[in-house]
Amino acid sequence: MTTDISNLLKRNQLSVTNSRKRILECFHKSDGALTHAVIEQQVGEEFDRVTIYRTLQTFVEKGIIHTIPTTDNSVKYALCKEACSEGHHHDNHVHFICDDCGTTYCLDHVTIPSVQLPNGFKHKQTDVVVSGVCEKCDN
Amino acid sequence: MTTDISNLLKRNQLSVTNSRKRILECFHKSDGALTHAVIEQQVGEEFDRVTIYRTLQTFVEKGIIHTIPTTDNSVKYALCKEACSEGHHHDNHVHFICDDCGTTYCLDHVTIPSVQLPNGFKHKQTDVVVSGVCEKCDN
DNA sequence: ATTGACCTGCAACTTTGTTGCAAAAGTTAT
DNA sequence: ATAACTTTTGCAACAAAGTTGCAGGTCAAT
Repeated sequence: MTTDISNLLKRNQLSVTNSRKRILECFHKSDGALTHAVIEQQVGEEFDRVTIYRTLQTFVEKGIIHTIPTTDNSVKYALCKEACSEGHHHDNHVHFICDDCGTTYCLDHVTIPSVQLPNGFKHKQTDVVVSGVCEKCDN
Repeated sequence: MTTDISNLLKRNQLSVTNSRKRILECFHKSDGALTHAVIEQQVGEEFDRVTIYRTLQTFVEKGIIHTIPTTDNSVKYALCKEACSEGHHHDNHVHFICDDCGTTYCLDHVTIPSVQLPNGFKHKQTDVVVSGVCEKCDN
């Protein structure tokens, strides 16, 4: 478990530090995506606000986590799959945000549909964010 | 033209004020979506920062404009189509952001594809944001 | 024109994110 | 294990983004 996390860091040429291990743990424990604020709340006493910002930035650059576009424009982060390499994200999955509990899921097995663009527009990436009610809140 | 704008405001039970008219003009003049910062830049000397924030909020509530999710999580706003009523947005169109010039387009004629959600997940809304190169920047 | 409701600007504040630098930790080679 | 080197952290200070309360001004309806 702890070695998994250490290996992930080493694989990305990052030194293994307490804050990085701790923040990665948060992601592994959580079902879904996390905001800076939530992480700060969970590890807040241990580490400085600035450290969390910088750690998240580093993780995004290295392809360990990715950001998720949201309609309310808060910044959410989630773990990338193995395939993501430095500087090249290809998290081609649909994101789902529950209107009830606010959890953001990465739906890895739902494929991104292709959209037909007007003439002259060249496609590079498609982000799909679905909102609704998740399995846990559905009664 | 000016009467169009006034009517739009009246139809939404909003009093017709200079700042509201001016901000709506900005949207009509522009091809695409606008950020708070861009609007402030265009009308900045005339109106207070706070007024712009509150005007945009009001417009979103009334269904005159809508927010657009972006991968860099900056807040962008664009005009809604006639169909949007108070508190109920249904801007079911694809958004396109040009990586080159940064312009955000509402592609009204591109239909939102339907996605197959896992069991237990209930769909309410789908947001699709495509990035790439737009017709103007494509050489 | 007067009244009442609504809108605006100002000031102060909170929240969010960034930068520079010195101290502390991690890493590598001996 | 230790020394030397590199990287990361915490602090402080700052910058940017967004919010709130209130007094004064504007708008709409009579």
